Amino acid sequence: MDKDKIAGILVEIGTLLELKGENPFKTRAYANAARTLEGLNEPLITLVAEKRLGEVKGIGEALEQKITELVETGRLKYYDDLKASIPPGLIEMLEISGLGPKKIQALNKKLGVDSIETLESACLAGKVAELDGFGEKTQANILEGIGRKRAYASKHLLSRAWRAAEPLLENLRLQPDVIRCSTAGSLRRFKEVIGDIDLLASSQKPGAVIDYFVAQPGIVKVLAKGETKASVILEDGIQCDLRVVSDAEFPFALAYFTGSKEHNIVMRQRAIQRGLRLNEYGLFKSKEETRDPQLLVPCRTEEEVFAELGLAFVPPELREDHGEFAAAEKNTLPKLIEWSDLKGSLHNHSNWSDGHNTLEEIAEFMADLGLEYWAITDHSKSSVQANGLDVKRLREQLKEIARINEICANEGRNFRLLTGTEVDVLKERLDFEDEILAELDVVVASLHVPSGSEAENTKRLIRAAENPFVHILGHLTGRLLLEREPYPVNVPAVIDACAATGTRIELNCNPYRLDLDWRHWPYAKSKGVKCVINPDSHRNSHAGFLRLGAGVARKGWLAKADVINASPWPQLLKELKHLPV
DNA sequence: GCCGTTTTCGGCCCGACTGTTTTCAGTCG
Repeated sequence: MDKDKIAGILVEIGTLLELKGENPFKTRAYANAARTLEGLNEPLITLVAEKRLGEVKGIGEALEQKITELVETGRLKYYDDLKASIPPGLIEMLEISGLGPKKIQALNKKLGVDSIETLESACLAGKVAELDGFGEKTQANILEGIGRKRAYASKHLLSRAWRAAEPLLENLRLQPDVIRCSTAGSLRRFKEVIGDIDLLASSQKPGAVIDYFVAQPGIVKVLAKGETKASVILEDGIQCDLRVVSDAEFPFALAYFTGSKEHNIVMRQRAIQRGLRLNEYGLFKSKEETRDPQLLVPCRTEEEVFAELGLAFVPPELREDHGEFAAAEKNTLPKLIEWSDLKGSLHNHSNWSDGHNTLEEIAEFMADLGLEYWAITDHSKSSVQANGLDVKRLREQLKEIARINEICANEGRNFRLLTGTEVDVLKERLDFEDEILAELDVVVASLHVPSGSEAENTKRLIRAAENPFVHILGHLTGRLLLEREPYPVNVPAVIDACAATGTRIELNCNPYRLDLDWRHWPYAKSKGVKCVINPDSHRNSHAGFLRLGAGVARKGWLAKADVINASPWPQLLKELKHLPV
């Protein structure tokens, strides 16, 4: 069994134990171990074979034994028994806001509730309100929570969350009592999928800011509203939380609410090691809980908070406890790419295949954006559903692009369309012969019809990478966030192959893809594999995805030098032709 | 379940809000 599946089982064990009311530190140990597995730098199978798993921090005797059993037999008796002891419907009930392990247990024990459906019936019959510790309000909230869960997915695309958050943030800036404000949480960290929107503001009149916030347009329900905190549901079902603190507290609160949880735990531990105490209100010269301003280590910015803990500033995107502490201690964090560094895109479609805009419209729009190049990589002929081009149509398109480029040149614009294709990686070969690929500026090879087997998909992608005319592997895992799982592929093996051949890997920044996943980029970078941030544009407005892509590239620790479409045209041309840059 | 320069037990990050209670447990982030 591979490590991702094992990590998934460990997470599930943690959840099941939580439902059983186990010690929270024990349940967290399973979640921690799962994360540790995902971040391992050497194959799990090697660690197991050499009996070195126990040397990994966070994996002790019990977890080593359980993981070993999973690796060697593909099963775990402990897990099977645990799973059998808990009705599967209870796990789903955890997703209803307001319900945690304790309440679910009580509902299960006293009312025999074992699914969302039986829970709903019990609420409608008024039985839940009669239980100790429950009441009318709780019962009504549970019913509402069930309704919300049915109406909306609990997770949202990063792009949607930004779209919802930006107007709220803009309006907060206009409120006269607001001194500073920012996004926080997974949104600020650029997680590909987020649960809710976190906003933070500083003010001397928090109550006024909270009142202003809950009256914003687009809010359909106020879930909670206190002196310093409010939670609301926005029109498209996203929950949004605002916290208001004093301006002196703002940098501490911003660090705290940006997280991640794992990052914060390490931050607090570093504070404790220094005899300090860190919370959202400050860094205090105290070992006890306090908010005494006399004991505060004053910091005006997040930079200063990190400095007090012996760290260089860690950009929000890197705050996942994925190695940022070691690098920030040694001051070796990379200078991350900015979206304004991007000079163009190397994977896009036009109305010659399944895109919306004509070549002229694309050239005009992208040139006006100030970009230097935009590759037209329409689908190849096997993608019939996308009106893929055969060789004859592709050659016609090359002529048309040459004509448009001539016009651009005559107008003195520093812009050109690049010729190209998104060639299908078929079972035994690519969808075009090398002869035509050799004529194109940019060749993106993408797997659109994967097989079910990891070995087969991996082999096909490695063969594509080994083709000397393929510049880029497109959307490597084929995932569609919240819709479709990635197809099985051995990503490290494909990265190794690209390192050997000099093939670049795409960071497809369509909001549904963000593929290759940010978690793989540090490894790719360590192997010298270059990234291309491509919107896979199907209409001109998709150029805006580049901003999202740069954020995710930052999350993958990438610098400007790691991304080839941050190069100006003359340098990119050399790069594509494998000339010395 | 993990861990150890307070080392084999007793910690493990911390606070706001809600609802039900009348001082606090549960949930959430």
